[in-house]
Amino acid sequence: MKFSLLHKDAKSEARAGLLETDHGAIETPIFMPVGTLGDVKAIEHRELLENGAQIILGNTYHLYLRPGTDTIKRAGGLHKFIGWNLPILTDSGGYQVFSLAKLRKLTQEGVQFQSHIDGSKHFFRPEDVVDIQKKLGSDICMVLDECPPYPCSHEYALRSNILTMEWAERCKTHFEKTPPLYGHSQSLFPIVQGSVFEDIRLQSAEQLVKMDFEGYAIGGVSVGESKEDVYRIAEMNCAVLPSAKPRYLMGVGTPLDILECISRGVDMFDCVMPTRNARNGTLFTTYGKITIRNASYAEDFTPIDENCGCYTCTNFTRAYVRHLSNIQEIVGHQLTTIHNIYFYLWLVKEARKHIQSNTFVQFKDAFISRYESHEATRGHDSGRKTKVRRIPKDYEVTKSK
RNA sequence: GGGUAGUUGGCGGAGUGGUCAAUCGCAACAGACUGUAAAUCUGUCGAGCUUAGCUCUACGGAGGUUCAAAUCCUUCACUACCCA
Repeated sequence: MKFSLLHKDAKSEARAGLLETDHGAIETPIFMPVGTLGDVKAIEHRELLENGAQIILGNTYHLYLRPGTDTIKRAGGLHKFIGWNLPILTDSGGYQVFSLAKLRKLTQEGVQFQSHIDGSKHFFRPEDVVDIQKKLGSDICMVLDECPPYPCSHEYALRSNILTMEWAERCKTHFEKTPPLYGHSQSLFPIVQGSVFEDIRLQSAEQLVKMDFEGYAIGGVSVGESKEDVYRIAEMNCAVLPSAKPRYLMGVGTPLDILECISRGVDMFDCVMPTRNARNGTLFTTYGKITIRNASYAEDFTPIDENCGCYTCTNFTRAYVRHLSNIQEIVGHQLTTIHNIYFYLWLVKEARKHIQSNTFVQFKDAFISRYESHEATRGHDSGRKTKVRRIPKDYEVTKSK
């Protein structure tokens, strides 16, 4: 893998780069559609290509369970198995440590998952996660990490980060002594953690930089903290990550989040939002998000976004898309997903263009202003609500008497 | 013509004397969704108001019994099936 920093924006930390892998180059900043199980839901590979996708995600935990690592290995790797010839990044299952918290047990050695499918138990050591990703043949592999919940105590975040650092080291050691299986090279990214705590975040990033990876991910965000926290974390972490290496902010986000974080120096994003929301009837437009199922679109014979060049907007009306969405027609999911994916990829492409011409900040401000004014008009909450959860017992500070 | 069963909120369909403005499903309406246990989930869903409460109108129509009726009685209308 080779990363070239092509241009740094004059008025922000935004960067335009080129990430070259054996499966092709990726123009950064980039949005990576999430294809957890080996497909981006409700959209075909050819449609992804038509809409400008350059890399997709897969998930180690999910693919390990189904169809199984060995099946994919016998198929000749994940690219061959799913028929996707462009780059693939696989997440490690670290997020599932968070999202399947009720079904897992953490130890220093690794994490035990109880399958959400059949309840069977599986143990992942950091080394196992590397082995699985070698068998998958991912262009970019992720280390196993613990994504701590929000909120969590400083003490918990600190302990958690120590574990994540240790696991990153183990992953790297194992990764380096395991040759790739399919003739193409693979890279490994570690994940910065530390919850919302600046000291831990910085320590985490610095420690990983010392280990020297080909790229770095910022994790543990978009788990319920405020968007201000997300931006702050992106900013403080990017400041200490090497500028010559790609930076990947995991799980982010809304169109605004992506622009804000690009301006803080992030190169890569992934999020289920465009695909999941499409299936659930929320569509992104240059003037805010719309809920296509709403009655107000029943006889709206205009495109979802008149500024959009996607297949859906070029050929169909809001009224028709609403109808398809309302009757839960498969092609409805397909059309909404095409639109949202196109929109996200269009957004990062525009961002890149403006970075290269040093007009990114103007572009961002104009985009946000238009996007937010509409949302305000519609009474939508454009901002992210802070979900305050009860801290689970094991995440609380243990008071020593 | 005779018999039997039925008629409940937009629809389907519970409910057989008070805890019923009425379970539930669908439809409808609105909201949520951020490294996907999600084509999912949540809320509203008779009307009005000074909206954690109150008032009014409601279970085919009319009348009756009762302190109290969607629930019991009479009658009318309609629907389905069976017999002639």
